[in-house]
Amino acid sequence: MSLVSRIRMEMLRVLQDLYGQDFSTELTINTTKPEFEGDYTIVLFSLVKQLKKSPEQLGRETGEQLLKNAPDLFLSYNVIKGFLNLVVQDAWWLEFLQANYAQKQFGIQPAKGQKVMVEYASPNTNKPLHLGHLRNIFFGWSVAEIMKANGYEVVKSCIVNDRGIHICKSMIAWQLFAGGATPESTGIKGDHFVGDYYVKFSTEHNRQMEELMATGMSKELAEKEAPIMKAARQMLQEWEAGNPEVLDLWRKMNGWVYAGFDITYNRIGADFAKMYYESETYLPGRQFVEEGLKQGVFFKKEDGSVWIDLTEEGLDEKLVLRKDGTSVYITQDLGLAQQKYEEFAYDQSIYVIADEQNYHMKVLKLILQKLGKPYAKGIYHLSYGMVELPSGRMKSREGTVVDADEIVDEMTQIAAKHTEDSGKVKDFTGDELNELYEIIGLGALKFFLLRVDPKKRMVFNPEESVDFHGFTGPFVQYTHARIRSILRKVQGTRDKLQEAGGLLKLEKDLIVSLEQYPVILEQACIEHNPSVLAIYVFNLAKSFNTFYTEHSVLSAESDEKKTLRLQIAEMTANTIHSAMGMLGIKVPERM
RNA sequence: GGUCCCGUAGUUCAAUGGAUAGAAUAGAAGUUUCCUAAACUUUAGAUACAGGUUCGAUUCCUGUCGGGACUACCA
Repeated sequence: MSLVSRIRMEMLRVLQDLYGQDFSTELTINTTKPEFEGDYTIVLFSLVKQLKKSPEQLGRETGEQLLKNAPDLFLSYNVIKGFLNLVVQDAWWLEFLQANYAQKQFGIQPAKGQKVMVEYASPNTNKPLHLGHLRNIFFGWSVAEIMKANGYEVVKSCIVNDRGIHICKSMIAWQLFAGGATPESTGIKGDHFVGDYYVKFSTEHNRQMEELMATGMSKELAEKEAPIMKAARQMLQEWEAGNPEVLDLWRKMNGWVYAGFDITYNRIGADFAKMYYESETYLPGRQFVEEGLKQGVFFKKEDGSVWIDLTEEGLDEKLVLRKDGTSVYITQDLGLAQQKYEEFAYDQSIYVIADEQNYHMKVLKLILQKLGKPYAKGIYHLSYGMVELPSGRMKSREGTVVDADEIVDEMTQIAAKHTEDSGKVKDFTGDELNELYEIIGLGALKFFLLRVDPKKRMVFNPEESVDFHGFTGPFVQYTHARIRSILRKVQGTRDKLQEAGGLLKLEKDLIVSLEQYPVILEQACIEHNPSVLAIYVFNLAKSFNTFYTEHSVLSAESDEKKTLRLQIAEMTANTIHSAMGMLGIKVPERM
């Protein structure tokens, strides 16, 4: 049990003992602000009204009783205004440290018996991944790991948007302009290769539109009438009709893209237990239309299109089937939700999708509820804010999209430069150096994207790029490397601590932080929020650095102090390793 | 027009309705015979505006101003 839970329990017991009342819902317990004496603080204001006592009196009475009930835990208390500050016994902290400093699994929860599906990444196959995908991928992956650590069984999945007019655009452009070139023949990574033809399509399309508009045609019409656009639409029809040549080309080009994606996924550490392809899932959703019509959840308009009326829920009418009988995006998603459930019988199905689709996902869940699907309640849209540039949204048309592979390369190069400048790992082999650069560069990027509240939009400034100082991944990695360096120098054991004397402030600060890790990990899970962990691990590293400058570990004042500090150091390193692991960030032994 | 989200130091981000609004970075000034200076210490700097709710509001409510997303028979 965590210390806060213990304090809560003790306080509830005291309130029951003294006043015979139950306050389980309205007890606020915080860590004590550094300017006051104490480790944890109980906020008394909310109790004052019901108990009809002054905050001071209430504080004194409960404080006394807490000391009486749990003398092993509490050393002293003080009351300031409505705040009851509690000081925990040094002996309690030491016991905690003894029990956990070498525990690699500290904070990891046993299995809950609940299955969660986490869908993330979900790219299109017409262009390479960009910075927005990276936020999605790092975020989704991290949430999945955090849930695992909290005892959920997690299945990571991905829906690949591998069909549609946008795919046909790159196909047409390749036919027209490539002259048979391939990723192999050009040495270009497959996803970038295909993306280049998607761009070529746009360029040619624009050129043709301008020609047509010069003859007096309206923009809207020119857009549709441009020959290359007609060709793309024609190709989509042939694809749907199953034209073997078109399908061959489609498979070939998608294959190039997947090969490219795999390289990137592998490099950044993304993994999926289950891939879904829209080309395989876009049809089954239509069964829902029949079902919905029969149940009276959907209705048919005169032109044959099918709709659902969500005006009672404050939304609009939403189309679920076109008049020509083809399905739309939402219809496909209905089918996929069903398919996932049949396959994995999930308790929760989490969709990591940007907040521009809040409306869409609300509609999806509502429709499934109205259709009476048992799995509807488990559907959860894990919405996150888009990554923007200082100038606003990334726009492929203006060439301001930050490419994923490029930014990872850039980070790695900066890491290499810093490492060379520091001159600390001159004995590393070439392979070891490259691995280290990847660890640091990716660490910086992942930490940068994960340290902010995922729900909020974030700004990425490519000019300033990602810093390697301060509130960053490398800062935390560096702290870990320094600790490991100390631990390497110690032979023999750092086990039983007999008598450590009083804890110094900086020693205690660290133990207090370490004790909170399981609570933080649980909070990150409940909130689906990795930034909680990033902030925590940064503060932990900062505390250690302050401690490190002030007190020596290896040349401590006494053997007892040395043992104590080695234990603190080891547990700090373990916790950094674990927390950074949840963020998908490796921590080096040396840097 | 309708629905929803967001306005905090120069900049990028924190703050379950709680104590004197925290960090990082950029700025200023320092720290290296001693476990890795990618570090540490000191310093200056912010809640868009106006009301309301209450012991207490960055947080909740209303309005104003400013930014953004969605509201496609695109996916």
